[in-house]
Amino acid sequence: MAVRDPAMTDVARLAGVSHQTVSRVLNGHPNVREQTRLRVQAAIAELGYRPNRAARALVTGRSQVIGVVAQNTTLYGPASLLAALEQTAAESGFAVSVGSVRDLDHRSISAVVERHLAHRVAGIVVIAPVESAGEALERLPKDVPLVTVDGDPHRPMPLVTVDQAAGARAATQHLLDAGHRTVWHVSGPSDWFDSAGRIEGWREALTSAGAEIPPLVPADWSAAAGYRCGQMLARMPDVTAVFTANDHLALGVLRALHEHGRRVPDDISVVGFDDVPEAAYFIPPLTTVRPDFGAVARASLEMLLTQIESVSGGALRRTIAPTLVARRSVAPPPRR
Amino acid sequence: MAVRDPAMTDVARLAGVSHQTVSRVLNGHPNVREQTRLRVQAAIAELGYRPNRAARALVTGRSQVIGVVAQNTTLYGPASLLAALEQTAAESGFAVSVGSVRDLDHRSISAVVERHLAHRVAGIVVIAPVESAGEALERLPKDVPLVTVDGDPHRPMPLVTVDQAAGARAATQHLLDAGHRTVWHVSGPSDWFDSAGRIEGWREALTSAGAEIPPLVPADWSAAAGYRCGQMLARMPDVTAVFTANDHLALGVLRALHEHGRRVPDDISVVGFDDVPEAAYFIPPLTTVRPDFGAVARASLEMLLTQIESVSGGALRRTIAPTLVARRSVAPPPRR
DNA sequence: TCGCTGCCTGTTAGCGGTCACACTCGGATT
DNA sequence: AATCCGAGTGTGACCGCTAACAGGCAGCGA
Repeated sequence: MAVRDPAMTDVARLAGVSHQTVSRVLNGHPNVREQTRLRVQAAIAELGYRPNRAARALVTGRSQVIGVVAQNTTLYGPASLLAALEQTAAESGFAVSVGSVRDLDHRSISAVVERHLAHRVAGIVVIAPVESAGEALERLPKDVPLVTVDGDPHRPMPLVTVDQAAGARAATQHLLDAGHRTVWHVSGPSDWFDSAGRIEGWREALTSAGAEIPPLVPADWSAAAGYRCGQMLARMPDVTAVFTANDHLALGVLRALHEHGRRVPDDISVVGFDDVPEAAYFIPPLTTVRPDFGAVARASLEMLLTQIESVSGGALRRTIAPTLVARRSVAPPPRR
Repeated sequence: MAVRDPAMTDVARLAGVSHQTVSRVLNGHPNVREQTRLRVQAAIAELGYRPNRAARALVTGRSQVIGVVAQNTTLYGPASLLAALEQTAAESGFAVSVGSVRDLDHRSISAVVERHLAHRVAGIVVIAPVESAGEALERLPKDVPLVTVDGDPHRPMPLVTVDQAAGARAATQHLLDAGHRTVWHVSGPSDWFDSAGRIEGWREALTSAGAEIPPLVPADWSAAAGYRCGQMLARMPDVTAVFTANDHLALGVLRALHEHGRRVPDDISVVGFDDVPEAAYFIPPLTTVRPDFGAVARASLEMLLTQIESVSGGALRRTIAPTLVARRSVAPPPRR
């Protein structure tokens, strides 16, 4: 308890070298004699020496930590992204510090960013899927490496994003291909870029197929909202295909349809988005669109690291294409 | 870019005081004249000064960071816990650094713990729900504040845990109260303490009710496993009540029963565990047991902070009682 | 008048690393 | 033989902060 952990000088003394040589060994500096290196390593092992990252951070001005700003890390998407980010960062020797935020407004975001900056993080990843985050981000200090994920496509910031429109197009097209006249869309909250992108893709697919564009059914991300919308859709006999902005919405829709005696996929086909692990066990198994969170995490980190290493340069934008996962919730429309 | 951020001495110079006085103001030291305090605060604001946590960590030997060791932060339970932990920590001025680990074996755990120790974290929270983590934990350095969550109840370590047995008892009793002769149990993986606790509670409830104890149906946490077990249960005409170790398993069971034409709750009642947000929108809405992740997080942090502040003392164990959430998946058994 | 006590403030010495530089020394070059 | 070179190592000065101690200066009792 009372004994402080060993420092570099302790290792140096034991190995009979200077602290600087220990530092060189630790950092893989080339000009160290093999024999010396071994002596130092032995001393390190013997003392159980562990370099103090705080000291290192102090002198270099940057710690080997990446700060993340996220909103609701309980949702499947953000949670997966966070996990992937942590995994990827660890592989490059970085730790990840999360800062959750209740609302993505200017005050909350900059408070968390401030906290990260106080720790002298090497870079910051902001998962900023809504409108209100945008303005906050522009006022942030410009001299810290920063990448936004799922942020505003129209803002000139380094951005990694899932190609929402492409996913939505694929989902819609899949339904059209099955023979449906048109496809209804239950969308996510209007201030999310994800929602906007999916709406856009859905419209595009319908337009280019020359299909009629039904009115949008707005919702949030919850199963509850899906249920409410589903109750409405169930009453409309001409609805044969529904694309929901995520799987939870689809779950709510499925139950509403079930309660109204409308069979899926015989009477109505449903496609979701996200491919949550349980989607394959919905009733019926849900056809959905799977974003590649691992790829998003890798791209984000890559962009961040290039910013960290060189002052400028690197791509400003990376888009990750999602894939359609076909299951049993889609079938041709019923014959009249 | 080239200008380094302002340090304490810069603030001191601008305010016409010594850096030590700035430090006193920052740390709320009492003996500072009001007028001086204001001058310093003005200087801080003017320069946009931000204290360097790394420097502070270096001199105090501890950073205001709490390290978390977790396994699969994509699952609903761990994700919720992590989010709650982060929230609670932030309120006490601590940042949270996550270290995910693929397997909870000795090597993986101590690697992550080492990483945290290198950062001189103030304390560590280990979410260690499986057997294999136990031995790893005992070999860890004893001088760092550490709390385990959902860990081994039989090991003498500071532990916060959900009262799995109580939850399982409540679920089972609820089914018995509805009139069922006995209750079947689809359990989680056998090396998880959560599983063990739930099995125990289930057995207790049956025993004290004098009910027959059916064979255990072992599974993992996935909907897929639930589906497989459900297919089996669906073929057994005398099964009228099933308690699954989590909601995802229940989802799989529900689908299997549905496919076999067995109605829930008319033919078979089902109860889950976790109360995932979508549980209310399963077909039918799922009766389940809700653990209070917020309470777990608060208890963990409280225990950790007492360890951090005083060398010894504080409770070694805190148990959080879950609550039963009744929905529509439970009904009396069908008449013969 | 002289201490003695609190308040308020400044001075100095680290914390444990990295960086820039200086030094030694054997071998190759001139 | 004198010079240069580069590989290997050591020295000292910081990085930005806190802790410990050392004053200065008012008020107060002796």
